[in-house]
Amino acid sequence: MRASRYLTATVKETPADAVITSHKLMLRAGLIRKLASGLYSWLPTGRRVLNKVEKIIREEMDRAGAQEVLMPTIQPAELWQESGRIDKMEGLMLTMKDRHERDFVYGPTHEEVITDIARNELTSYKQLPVNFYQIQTKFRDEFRPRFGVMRSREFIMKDAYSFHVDQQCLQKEYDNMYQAYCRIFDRLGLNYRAVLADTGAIGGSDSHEFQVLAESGEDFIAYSDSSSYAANIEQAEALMPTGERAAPTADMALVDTPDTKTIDDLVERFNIPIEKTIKTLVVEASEESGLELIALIVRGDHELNTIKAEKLPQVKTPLTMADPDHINAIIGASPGSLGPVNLPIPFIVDRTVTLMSDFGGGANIDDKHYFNINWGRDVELGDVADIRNVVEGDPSPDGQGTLKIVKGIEVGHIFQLGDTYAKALKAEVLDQSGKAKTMLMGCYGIGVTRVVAAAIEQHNDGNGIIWPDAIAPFQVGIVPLNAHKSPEVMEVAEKLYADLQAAGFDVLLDDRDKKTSPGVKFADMELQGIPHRIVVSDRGLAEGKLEYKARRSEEKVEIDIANAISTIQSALTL
RNA sequence: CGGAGCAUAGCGCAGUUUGGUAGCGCAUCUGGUUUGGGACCAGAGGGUCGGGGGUUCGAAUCCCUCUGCUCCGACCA
Repeated sequence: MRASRYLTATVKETPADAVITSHKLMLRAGLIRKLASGLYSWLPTGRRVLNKVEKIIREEMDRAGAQEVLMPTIQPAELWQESGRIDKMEGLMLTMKDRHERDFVYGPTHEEVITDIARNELTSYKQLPVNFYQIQTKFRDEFRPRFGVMRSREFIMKDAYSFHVDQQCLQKEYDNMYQAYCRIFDRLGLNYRAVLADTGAIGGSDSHEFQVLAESGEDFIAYSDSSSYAANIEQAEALMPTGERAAPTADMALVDTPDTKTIDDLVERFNIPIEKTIKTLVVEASEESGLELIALIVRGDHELNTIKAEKLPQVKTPLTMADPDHINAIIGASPGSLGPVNLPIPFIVDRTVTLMSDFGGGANIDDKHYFNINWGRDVELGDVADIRNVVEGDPSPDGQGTLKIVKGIEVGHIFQLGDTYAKALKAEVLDQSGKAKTMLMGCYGIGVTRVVAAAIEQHNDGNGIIWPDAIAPFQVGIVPLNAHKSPEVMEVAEKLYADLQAAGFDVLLDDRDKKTSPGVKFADMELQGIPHRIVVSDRGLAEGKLEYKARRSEEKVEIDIANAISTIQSALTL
């Protein structure tokens, strides 16, 4: 590509609404432009990167035996009623009517459609297993789109769905996809971890997320310092603490605590160690529990894990914090003064809390707390459950080592769906004995557009993006200096351009006119992250030399003109 | 959806408090000088001041209303 005929949409100033590095750089390097909240156009440079990411994904999916299909982005709402998922995904889905007033949705995912295909096309166990995938635009009406294409409303996803007669077969394909995903993310040059995950709205049992490690990530990953255990914090189990509860050392005391609404206040004003305090959170109870409200108790320095809490039968899904007025009406005290002693509603305590002694908590009387509360003596322990987020230093759930916590960007997610969708949509095949059998499904997603942002988060410096070779919009950039004065410079640059292309490389030749100073050309090459750069100059040609520089290195290397192609060949890691 | 804020040229902003004929930097175009790190000089083009309504002799500025966007909290690739 010649820069003179290419949209180099680079900008010096960062648009005001970008907050994370990848978003800023994608705008500055001219990859994307915003059309509306959560909607982005991909300019030529961005599209090139996207194409490379898609190519790698296609190659690895094909290699793993999956078959590419393409389903419509618009789906009849009927299908979603049939699967029963319309309520679960409501709000996240963009809905519309056609001229006949029929309801449609813009697909946020495609389990329903693929299952419809499967139930029509698959009739025999002999056709299984199969795995269908597509790379396609999805729309999810996110509550809060942010960080550019990292969390956009419209995005490109590779979604795959596999079908099986039995669990063993599903497990085998799940493992196969796990390996394929590792190959994909390895080739994309990402530093990632596969972690145990919650299945969320997609449903199913086993699930792994592929998380790119980055400070700007929105997920927290807990991993063991001495084993391969790694899980999303939503999922990581906080083990029952070992050891005995210490005996009480003091009588329970009712203390006046005016203006003390938070744990921090309590710790600061009364000089109590935070590990000797508890937080009592009141949430709405599930219908089947027959209760209105239920309290959840965690240690003062711990955080409630909403995913774990939602799984308790007594808790309403989705988890809803109780309204303060409602709390007051039933308990007679406000949030900030709640605790287990004399609590008129049932409560569930976190595992860690069971071992606490002589701790402080609300008295269920406004502006009063009890200090030196002890289980058994002052109040009976309620139900016990794991309802908190793990923290750094917790023992690893696999029994080996302790947990550390890092942030991650979820770029892939694989699920074993089981028969959830196949059952709802009656997707059956005949088994060996001629009996109808509901198929088992797996599903496997990769956020293609998000991968681009995640790659930039991991590969950048003060001058811009540093693309891994495999997904760079151009692998090599040629910068001719003072070409308008020296016909020889342009001649050599043109020949190099032709030769490199003939050798199979993506090359950007910066042949922009003399108004484009060397500084501008260098800055644009670096901002756009072109991984390999060759400078053609009078100065070098006088010695029969070119200059080579890798984007990720400081070092400039003089090379013989004849060695240019071999230099690039040996520098590229694909 | 709750809370906060913003909306003025392609981009980044000033001007709004105290109403008086819309400005700066970057970018763009023309001519010239320059050329190994985002050049310089001279000139030029480009704005329904987010939309609608109101107050006023006069509104970017004051009032009402609508829309869009961003940031902070409950969802996911």
